[in-house]
Amino acid sequence: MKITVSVKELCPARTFLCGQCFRWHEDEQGKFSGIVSGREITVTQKGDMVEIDGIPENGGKFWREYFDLDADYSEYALRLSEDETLKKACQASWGIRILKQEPFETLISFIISQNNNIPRISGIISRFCQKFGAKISENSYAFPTAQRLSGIEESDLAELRAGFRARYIVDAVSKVNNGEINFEEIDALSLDLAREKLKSIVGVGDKVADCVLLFAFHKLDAFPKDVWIKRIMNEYYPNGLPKCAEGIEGVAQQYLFDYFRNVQPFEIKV
DNA sequence: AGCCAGGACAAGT
DNA sequence: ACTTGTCATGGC
Repeated sequence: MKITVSVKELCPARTFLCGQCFRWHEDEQGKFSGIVSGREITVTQKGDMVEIDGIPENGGKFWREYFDLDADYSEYALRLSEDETLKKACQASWGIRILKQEPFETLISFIISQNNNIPRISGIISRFCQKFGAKISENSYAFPTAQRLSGIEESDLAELRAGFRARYIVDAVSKVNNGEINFEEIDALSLDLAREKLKSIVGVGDKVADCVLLFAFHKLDAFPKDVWIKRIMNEYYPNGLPKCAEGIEGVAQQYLFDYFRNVQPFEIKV
């Protein structure tokens, strides 16, 4: 089954290449394919429309939620446009959507992301899935479940070349498996309590926790502060985000991140 | 060769 | 509460 939306609503490049996910890849024809919940999905731009394919029959609801298709981003943009810099970012970076990804995958992925660059993050995750994930098809593996990983040790992760992050992965897996980390419970917590809970995992600090809260639990008031956002904040918002961003700091963050990193990187004085 | 990459953490002020 | 060195790996 297919879902078709306008490219203004869902820009594949902006959505998949803005650093919120690491398992979507673009081929030579500009077709994106990703593996989500053990299923291969393709997203293809055709003119000014975008076609999402690979969705199971009657599975529309889950996928509309994954792609956040029922949210009105023009409403977000309108609110944020009260601020001049955010207005520029929104106008330039239309078509971004915040995906609602699986918590465990997001947690492990952003643990791997720390002090790392996007190509290498993708490589480590790819090797991780290949080694531990269920095989879906030729060269295609699901992200492994925590249960599947139970009992792994640091030495099992050596070939991933994840470096010092290997022991963080081991700790995250064990805390998920023994119930110290319970995703349903975290989902129900307030932003601050959920963040503290996630930070009980070794190697998870504010930034990684906020990424998980934004990209997996869709808590739009989470505001991950990476090196780029810190530069932007110092330059434009030394006293914090403007009031119009209240409650949707995470959306503002994505627009700013994409705008300053991919559209207008030179407006930042490093 | 040295610096940086969507950081975390401990140790030192 | 803020600053600094360290952590493992790879690309430039």
